[in-house]
Amino acid sequence: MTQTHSRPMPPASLAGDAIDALLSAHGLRRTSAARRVLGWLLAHPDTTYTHAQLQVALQGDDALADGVALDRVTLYRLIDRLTQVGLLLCRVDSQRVRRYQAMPTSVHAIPHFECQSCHRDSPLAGALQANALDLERAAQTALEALKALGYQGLSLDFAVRGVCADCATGTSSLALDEPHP
Amino acid sequence: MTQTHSRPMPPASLAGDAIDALLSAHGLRRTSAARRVLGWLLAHPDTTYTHAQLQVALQGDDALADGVALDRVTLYRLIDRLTQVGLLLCRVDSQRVRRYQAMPTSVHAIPHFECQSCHRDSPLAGALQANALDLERAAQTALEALKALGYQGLSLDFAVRGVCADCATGTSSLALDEPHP
DNA sequence: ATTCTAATGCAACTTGGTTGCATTAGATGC
DNA sequence: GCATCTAATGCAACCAAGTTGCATTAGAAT
Repeated sequence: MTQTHSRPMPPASLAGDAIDALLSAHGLRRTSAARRVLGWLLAHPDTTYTHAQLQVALQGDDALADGVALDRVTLYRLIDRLTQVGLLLCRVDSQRVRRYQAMPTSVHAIPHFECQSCHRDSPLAGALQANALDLERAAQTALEALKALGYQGLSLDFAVRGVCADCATGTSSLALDEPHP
Repeated sequence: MTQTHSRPMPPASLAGDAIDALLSAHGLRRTSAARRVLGWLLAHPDTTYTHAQLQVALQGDDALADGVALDRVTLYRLIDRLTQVGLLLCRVDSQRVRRYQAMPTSVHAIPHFECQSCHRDSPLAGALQANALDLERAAQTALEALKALGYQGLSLDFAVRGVCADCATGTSSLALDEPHP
């Protein structure tokens, strides 16, 4: 099976061989678990997964697996390895759980806002988005400098924190009854 | 006691009255716990505290307290309230624990690098620092826009993630023996 | 084919944070 | 100033995310 699917299945991205190559190029063994995880994340480059999410995602992904879920701890350790080696990107979300994704090839900061009251994490929209391009341009130089110093797999993150308008109107001197979940 | 101390004690920052004012202006009761916490954080504006750190810090701060530590859960809830109301700034560090500080009056992004291998979190130095100023300038506009929309207590965070030079040299195809803590 | 060690799986554990509930102490109205 | 009303506190039990130790399995190197 290669592309016969119709549902949410991005263009399989990389053949098994390519994945194997990546793994051993980074000094990791090509175990079925590693292939499954890296394969999945490379095939879904625009989604970030928590441990739990990744585990259920892989469980359903019977293409490679025999349907068996991989052990929780194994997944933790595998992801750790992949991240340490620069194949995955990890960020801690405002709910303080780690979110992983395949290390993006193009560095691309998606500026976002984290509300300290309702804990929602929303991308900065419209005009701000445009502004973000300036930001990114400015950052590009910094990144080049870091790369020159030997840093690897760099990725930008630009966050604004505070209290969102919704929460703010409900809070100042008024009671904070509905911290919309 | 006001300034007779000589040790690490920043210029007491705000009188008790001011703290009380802040509290009730934000719809919170002026309890001794709230005074202690907010007072401490306002007096140490450049330090971020974890829950645990704050708890021990307050324990030693007998100026206001009768020497008794406040309850763990109470502290959690108090800090939550202060944060929701915009008096505190919270960020989740790369070790995924929450760090709190008094909401800074001037918005000031300190760009930092988080290594995915050794989990060190270091400020971007030298030339990069300069570059960061550009970033901040660019961001300023975005912030104004947000403020206009009713957002409150805004703060910037600019992070670069990846694998630091130290870790990178030890990793690629070589074993990753010393993930220096 | 043998060997050597990275990777796996399971169980027990730790940490940072949360929930429920009874009690205390600020605020508010009289 | 006293009653009242509810925000805030404290305690105990709980929970989820992540970790450690250890015996076992399966890639890689010879």
